[in-house]
Amino acid sequence: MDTTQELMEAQDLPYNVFAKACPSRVTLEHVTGRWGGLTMSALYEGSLRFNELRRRVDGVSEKMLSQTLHALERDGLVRRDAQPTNPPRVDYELTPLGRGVAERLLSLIHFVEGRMDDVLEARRNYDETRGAL
Amino acid sequence: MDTTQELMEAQDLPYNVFAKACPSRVTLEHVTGRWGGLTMSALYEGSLRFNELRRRVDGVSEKMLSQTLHALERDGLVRRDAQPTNPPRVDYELTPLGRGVAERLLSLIHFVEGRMDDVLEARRNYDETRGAL
DNA sequence: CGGTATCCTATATGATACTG
DNA sequence: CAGTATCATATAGGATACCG
Repeated sequence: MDTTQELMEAQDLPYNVFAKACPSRVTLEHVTGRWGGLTMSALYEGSLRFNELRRRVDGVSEKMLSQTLHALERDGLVRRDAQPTNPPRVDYELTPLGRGVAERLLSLIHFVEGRMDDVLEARRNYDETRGAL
Repeated sequence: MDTTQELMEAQDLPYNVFAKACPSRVTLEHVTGRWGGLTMSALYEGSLRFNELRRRVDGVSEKMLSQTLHALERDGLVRRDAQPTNPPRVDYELTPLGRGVAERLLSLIHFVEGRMDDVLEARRNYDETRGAL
């Protein structure tokens, strides 16, 4: 984990996700979108074929997985390796850049998974308090 | 940043975001949604009032900010502090749990902002290659 | 100021069928 | 297997008006 200092410091970079028109916002949406984050996380452990990925990311449709992979590939986060065999074999793997993103996504995901009991308790508390009003 | 070992290890927790029905997926969507991540990141530096937040998160509508804050409050990630003054003053701040999430979100955001030049180059390369076909 | 309610539209997503 | 194409729908999101 980065230090608080690193997290707080303005970076003086040309990109600022808080600005509506900043291209970083689009990429952030690709990696944090409904399927983007899960897809990249699934690929963290190694390359996977299209249908392996589909089974791993429970609930994703062919269409959405295809769309998600295209966006990630275009952003240079995922590499597509198609073998011209029959039947075809296509492997997807993270690029070095993609691994950097995936590490941070996994850190977030594991943190959330590990705190779900607290989250669910907060929800019960919230609903209860509201329902009583 | 966590170690690779921590990132890869199965956690043997009851929550697994890869499972379609896991409640962790909903919370992950709250914190990685279009406005959830930016909202929590904005609050990392300190509490903000509703309209301060709205200006900080460029492009968010009143409706979506309100909706986002309710979801985050319900999950126990944000605390709402309303003073019964006139005019009203409402401050939003991260809970300790929310800070844990925000730190990891900021790590991801800063990483993406810092690599946007690589991403944009990858896109140009991708579009060029495809356009030539 | 800090919202909520309503209406309307855009986009995301899903289901199904089809192809190399 | 690894997708694409098409159609239908759900949901996200925005604009506006209004309220305590």
